[in-house]
Amino acid sequence: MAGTVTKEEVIKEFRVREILEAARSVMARHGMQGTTIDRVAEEAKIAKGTIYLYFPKGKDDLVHSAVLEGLRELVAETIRSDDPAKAPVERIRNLILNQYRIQASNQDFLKTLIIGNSLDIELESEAGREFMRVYTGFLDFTTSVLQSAIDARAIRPIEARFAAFMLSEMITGSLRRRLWMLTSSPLESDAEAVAELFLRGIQAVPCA
Amino acid sequence: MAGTVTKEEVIKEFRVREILEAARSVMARHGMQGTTIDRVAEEAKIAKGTIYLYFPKGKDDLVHSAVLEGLRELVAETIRSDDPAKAPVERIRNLILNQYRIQASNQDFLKTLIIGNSLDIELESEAGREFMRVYTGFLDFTTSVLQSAIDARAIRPIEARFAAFMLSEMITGSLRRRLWMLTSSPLESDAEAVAELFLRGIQAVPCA
DNA sequence: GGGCAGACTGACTGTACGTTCAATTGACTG
DNA sequence: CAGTCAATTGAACGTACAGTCAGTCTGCCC
Repeated sequence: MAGTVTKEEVIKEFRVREILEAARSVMARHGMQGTTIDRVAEEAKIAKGTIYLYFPKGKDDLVHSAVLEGLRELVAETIRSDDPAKAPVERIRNLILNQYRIQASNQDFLKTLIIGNSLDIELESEAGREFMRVYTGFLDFTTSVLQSAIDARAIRPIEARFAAFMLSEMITGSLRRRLWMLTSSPLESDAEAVAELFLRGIQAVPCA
Repeated sequence: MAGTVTKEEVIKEFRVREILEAARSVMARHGMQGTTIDRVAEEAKIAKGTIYLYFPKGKDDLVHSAVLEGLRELVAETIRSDDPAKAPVERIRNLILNQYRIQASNQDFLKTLIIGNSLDIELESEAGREFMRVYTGFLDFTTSVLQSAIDARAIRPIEARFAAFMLSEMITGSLRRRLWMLTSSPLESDAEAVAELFLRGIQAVPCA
């Protein structure tokens, strides 16, 4: 019977998927903090105890599994939509556009992950608005620096605020890379690399 | 007496700073999830009840205040280190390098914010490693696409893995911008803008 | 010294939530 | 139909924490 699947295994597999699905749904609706076993059980229309039959390791394992399964699906989808036959630059452009398409269709699931607010802040609260004020204050500054470079025709006429945001993301992103220990290069070379990538991205075309 | 500061106000101000400082310290050490009033009180060497004298609105207000104060300081530092007299592109480059300098010296505080794991995952755990495996699998794919473009001399010989990471951050970043409702532009134009910024950043220099 | 005011304390309370397990259900078997 | 057993249930338990408040300490004034 090696290699075959028993009826029990199929049912078990089904229940597991059902629970993971419910977990992601709750995550999208209530955020990570608000994701409780009770809510997941309610969403899946099963009793609390049943969840422990399929996830005996408990809540953390359940949540992690739910997120991992979602991520794996996104990665698989990205790889699936690649066409290696295309011209190199075109292939990269497609990779980017496909990412947007895929992520847009998984928005509910990704929302909590991307925003990832370990502070448990509602955007539409006084605290949320205060954070936004501080952050947009910072963006305002970067935007104005970029805008004056545009006015001086030192860089091409991009949308300054968009570029400011991207720059901010590139910097925090590269710091995140360090904190995740995905790089061992010195901080300075990261800084240089980001500066070069960004400046080339926005620079005036050197010749027509 | 308008405009003067009483002794009580000075003491109060001092206690508030002390508590916020302690809160940030605990945050850096235990993560957001692990930041409890008890721990903050212990760190500040005062009793639990005292915290409620200075933060009667409770824990959330305390944590938000601690983070906000840290952020405000970072923004102020960034603006302070700007030199508007510099040439435009040089000014932008300095802005970037200064960001790294500032953020590096506030690493402890920023760690929890940047990593911002609402999932409560230790990097050095089985769950953490599993996440990293999935994510690096994704990076591997993007890296290979970029590398073959480099091999074909379609783009300049950047470090492919670094660029892959940056691209991933730019995409999630621009999605974050949407989720924070900091833009109202359609998804497609965001995708195009990121593609253009990135591709220009990595493209072979059109002429020497 | 005696009494007052206000800062400070930490044991206690209430609650939310993860986890357990005795009881129940229901499908299958002989 | 009685018996068996695995799947399921949800009340109950334990714990971690946010928040409270009666009591203590300290400095100040009369």
